[in-house]
Amino acid sequence: MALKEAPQYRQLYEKLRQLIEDGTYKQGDLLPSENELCAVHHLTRPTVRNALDVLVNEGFIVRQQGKGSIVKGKPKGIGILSLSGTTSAIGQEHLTTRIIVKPHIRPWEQAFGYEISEKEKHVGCIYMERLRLINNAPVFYDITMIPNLNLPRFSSRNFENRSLFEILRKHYQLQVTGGEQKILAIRADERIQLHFKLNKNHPILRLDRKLETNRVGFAFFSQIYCNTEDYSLIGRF
Amino acid sequence: MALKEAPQYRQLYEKLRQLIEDGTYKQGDLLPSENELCAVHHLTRPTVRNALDVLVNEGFIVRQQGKGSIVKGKPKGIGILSLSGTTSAIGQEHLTTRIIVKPHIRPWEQAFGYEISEKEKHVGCIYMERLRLINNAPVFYDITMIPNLNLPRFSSRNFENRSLFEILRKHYQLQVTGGEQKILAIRADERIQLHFKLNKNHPILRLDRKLETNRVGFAFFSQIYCNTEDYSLIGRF
DNA sequence: CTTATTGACTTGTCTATACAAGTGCAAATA
DNA sequence: TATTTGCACTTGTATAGACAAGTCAATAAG
Repeated sequence: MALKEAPQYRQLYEKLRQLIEDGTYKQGDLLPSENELCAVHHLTRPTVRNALDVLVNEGFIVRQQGKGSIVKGKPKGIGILSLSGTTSAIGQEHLTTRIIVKPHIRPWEQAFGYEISEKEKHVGCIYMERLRLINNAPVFYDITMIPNLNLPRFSSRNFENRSLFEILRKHYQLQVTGGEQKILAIRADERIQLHFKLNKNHPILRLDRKLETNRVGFAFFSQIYCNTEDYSLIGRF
Repeated sequence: MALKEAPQYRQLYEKLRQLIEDGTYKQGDLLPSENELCAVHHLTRPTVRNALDVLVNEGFIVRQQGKGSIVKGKPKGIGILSLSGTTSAIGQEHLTTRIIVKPHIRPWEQAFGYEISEKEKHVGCIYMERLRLINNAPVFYDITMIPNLNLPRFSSRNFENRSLFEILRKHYQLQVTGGEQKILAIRADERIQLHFKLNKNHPILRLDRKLETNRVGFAFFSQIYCNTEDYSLIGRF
């Protein structure tokens, strides 16, 4: 399974995104104009625009006709709603992960309200539960269920410090391309109270997500409980 | 201020979206191929692809190389997270709106955590509160704050049955192009308890939104309280 | 009958080009 | 001096065409 080089617009997108996250381009700055980017990277404008389109969709920049591409400020909260996992969304430095239930294979019980195919049901799922802490305070509790399809040695990998998304990308060439989610406010049940050290009936935000990948028909599922008392979720639309 | 015709890719997008929402194209159906759409609408493929890109971004279709553009099923919950207002998100038939605080001009107090410019602060804001009911059950309570900039006769318009977004579009050529939102779970306070007829401390979902428009620098703000007991919010990313 | 191959059709990526339309500043004008 | 005009620069829209790569079914080969 050879690693194919990413398309050029994707490469440019990654570079620009990196420069924004670095702080090389700060809030309010203008990116180089499309024509400049063309010249520097030896691409044509449609290709450059394709890269910028992605940045717009993900909320990194806004474009203004006649002016340029303006870098938006980083949202202050947690960008978990947009894409990627929590690790890339809040910066790895403050985040620690505690495995509560180690990855293991079990039959499907449910997929948080999403439908799963017969084939998925047949092979079972890789199940894990993790607690995520920001500055040592528990903020997320997530349950992940991944169809056990062509993922050799998955259960034995180390998820402590590495992001699930990174492992999927590097070892299995799997990239999350999008997804769907339901969001509700619920009362903390006993298990959540315990993990979050909260009083009974504390309001908790729950996300039921289906995450789609670049492998056709391959999606996985997660349910995330969030304590939004100190950190609120942020998303763009 | 002449109304300019929408660009062609936008027109095609509207047509296709309409056909999907009509049910002409159902879940799992393939849209006509890009080349067919080119021929029928007398456009070139980049233009057609531009229209399809928007449909993909909004979650109406997925594209599969070698196969075609596949219509996705309508999410069952409430598509309030993506774009547009609640009216278009859940269908007007079941939704009724009750004005709690009629639109009036008042000074800014805050903008739900978002920053506002000096000019916006100077002109004041149009403020309103509305309760929204689905099948006669209160589900949303929203507070809207709009900068009082070039919106003649706005306060005297009728918001009972028409969507705010529709009024902004038709009378002021204002279109919401995107935005940012924070999401938290909170306890219902007294006012919300009253409107939603809930017990004390019932968990409630709150959205603090900044909505950006096609008029450069013009954004408005809303805070939405949701009872997610019977309806959960749905979003794509 | 089963398996491999071909080929038509699909979307994905990319080049090259053209003109429209908004922005902002400098130069010309009143 | 104050205002308008013009120009250079930006992004927005659109055309035309090329090749890569995935899908699927009909066809050929075993």
